[in-house]
Amino acid sequence: MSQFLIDSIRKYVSLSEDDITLLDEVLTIRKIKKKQWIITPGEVCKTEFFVNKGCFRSYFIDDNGHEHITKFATEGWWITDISSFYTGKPGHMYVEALEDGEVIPLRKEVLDTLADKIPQLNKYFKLVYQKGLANSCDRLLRTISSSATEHYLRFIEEYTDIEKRVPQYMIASYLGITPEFLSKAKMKISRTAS
Amino acid sequence: MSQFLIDSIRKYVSLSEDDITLLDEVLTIRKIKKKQWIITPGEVCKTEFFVNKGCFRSYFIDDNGHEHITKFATEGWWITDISSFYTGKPGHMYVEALEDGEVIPLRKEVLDTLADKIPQLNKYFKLVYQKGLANSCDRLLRTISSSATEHYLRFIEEYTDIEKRVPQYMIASYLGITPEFLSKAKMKISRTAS
DNA sequence: CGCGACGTTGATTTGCCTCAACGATTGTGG
DNA sequence: CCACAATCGTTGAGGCAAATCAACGTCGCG
Repeated sequence: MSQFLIDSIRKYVSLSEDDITLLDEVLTIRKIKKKQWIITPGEVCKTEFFVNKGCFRSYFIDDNGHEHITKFATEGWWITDISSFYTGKPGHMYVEALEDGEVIPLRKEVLDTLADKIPQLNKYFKLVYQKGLANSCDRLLRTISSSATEHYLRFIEEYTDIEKRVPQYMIASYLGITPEFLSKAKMKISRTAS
Repeated sequence: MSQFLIDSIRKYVSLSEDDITLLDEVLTIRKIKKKQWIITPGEVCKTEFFVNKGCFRSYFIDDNGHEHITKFATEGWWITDISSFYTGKPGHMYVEALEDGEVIPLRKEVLDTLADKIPQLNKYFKLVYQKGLANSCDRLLRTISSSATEHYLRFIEEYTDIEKRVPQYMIASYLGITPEFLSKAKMKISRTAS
């Protein structure tokens, strides 16, 4: 059933056959249509979602009504409103499917009881969060220290797949710049490159 | 010995007396002088540091020679170059003491062998990283969506203690603005407040 | 075919930076 | 205990990166 997720866990920690049976009992795949939300603001977010197929984005809307994309997630990534998930307070984020896709939801309570039986899961999620934190720090570092153009060049280098899957104005939003400015920046880049 | 750290762990997970003995055998307190570095760039960072006393900052120097502070850590926080720690590649960060203080270093290999004996430690660090990630996402969100002035107001609201312990130009650096601009922003705030 | 979603281009504005000079405070050696 | 140098914050003039606003081109799709 959830073979892709199991393989993904096994890249980090070892699982026995019994562990896998336990996991398979609990995990289910949910199909999601393009433009459908799996997380919306205002409620406490109690679920982690594993992306089994498709491409998702998390974003929020600020006081001026502007959208800001904070993350893209494709096959093999976990996505949630981590801030709400951690604090237990109502969240501010939307998570939306950019294509028809599939997720494997994992509720907090389920994860907790599961982790009592399979301690390796704690190690796995420790590593998942560690990786997420490392990524987030790197991104903050780039946002603060480099110009929009440099930031964009780094992005397409690192996330070639995503750059091809999502419209340009969403990349602009992720980078924290306007679509108009990104367009102009790309023009300059292609001019200086030739 | 490392009572403060043990208490800090116990806030999240339960530990037996044996666990504590095991921990106490391994943990040592290291005194650090003001302005001393505990992490410097160029080397692979293999240690997490628990702040037992004092105040630390992590920062890096960009291609133009400008310093950027990425984090402050006071009593009870963990600090490291998480990116280097996770990837195993040489790091870019400095971590420096802002006052005379004490840290408890925890090397990666030590943590790994320790976690085999005390599985609860994986759960503890899972939560530490989860919290770190939630903070990092919140910060990114603010950096992207609000003006420097708003960002500053949020900062002093949330980190009252730090605001009093570190010079203003370091707060400016943390916020990603120049000391001059922060000074002007504060002037405007105090004018409009009265 | 016509409409909506997306990208481009140009004119204007603005938030923040840079550079430079000037107080205020602290601490340290003579 | 004073003098002098650091260290830190403030203030002002001028500049630039990126935002805003507005108009237009183009493609894919119902």
